[in-house]
Amino acid sequence: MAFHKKEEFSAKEQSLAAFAKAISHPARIAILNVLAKKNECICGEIVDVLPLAQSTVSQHLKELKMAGLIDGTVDGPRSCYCINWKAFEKFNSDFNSLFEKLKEVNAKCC
Amino acid sequence: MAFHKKEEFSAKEQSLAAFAKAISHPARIAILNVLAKKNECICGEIVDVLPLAQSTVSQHLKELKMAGLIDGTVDGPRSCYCINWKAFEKFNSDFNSLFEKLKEVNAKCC
DNA sequence: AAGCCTTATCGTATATTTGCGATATAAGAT
DNA sequence: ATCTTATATCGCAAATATACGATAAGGCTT
Repeated sequence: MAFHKKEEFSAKEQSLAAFAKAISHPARIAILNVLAKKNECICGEIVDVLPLAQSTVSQHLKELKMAGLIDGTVDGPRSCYCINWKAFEKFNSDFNSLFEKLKEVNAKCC
Repeated sequence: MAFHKKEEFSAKEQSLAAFAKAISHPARIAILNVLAKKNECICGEIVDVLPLAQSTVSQHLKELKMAGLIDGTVDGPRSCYCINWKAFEKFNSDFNSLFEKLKEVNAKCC
């Protein structure tokens, strides 16, 4: 009894879904937003602006990093994170190629 | 002990996260893709193109509908679904307003 | 009315996610 | 060498998500 059949879908579908899963939590959106707004690496400060424990934030950062949405380097006693814009471009491009093109020819019929 | 602190984030963050969660499974991406490609309501046929049981597909459809990504109407013995393009536009707009604008001024530094 | 077809819902098992505190790690400061 | 500070990881508990088969519900067809 297979309980996860994600493998049975196309690579593009899986990759889109994986990106979406990475941003499917408000905390991770908030983290990305902080990184985007600062326009540079953030070393620390992230925990302070979130209503979550340090360990929880660290876990979210790990997930974002593993999903490839952010890059991180260890810098002495701190860690520095910044957004991987290429991943965002890929998501946008994949997302649009699946849905965006049909928007104008599609009429609501339900 | 609150185990979900999603309420503590902004409405925009929550709404973006909710949309992302809805498309965070390959099966739901595949469903949306079928609906987008057909350019009309789909009554049936969806179960046939997915490697999942009928009940599972029905559940995914329910989730997509509850998240507002698709509209559905009961048409006699069948159900008809089509994409709610407005929801997609809102997602794109929210997504871009959070991340897209900073892309060009951002330099990779990690 | 009885049977059929399509879709939704229920019940249930398993897997994953979310969150926290406690602890480990690693570098700089004293 | 020890202490402090910042971050990561571990271990656990609770909540959600995923999937399926079984069953219900709602209209056609005969």
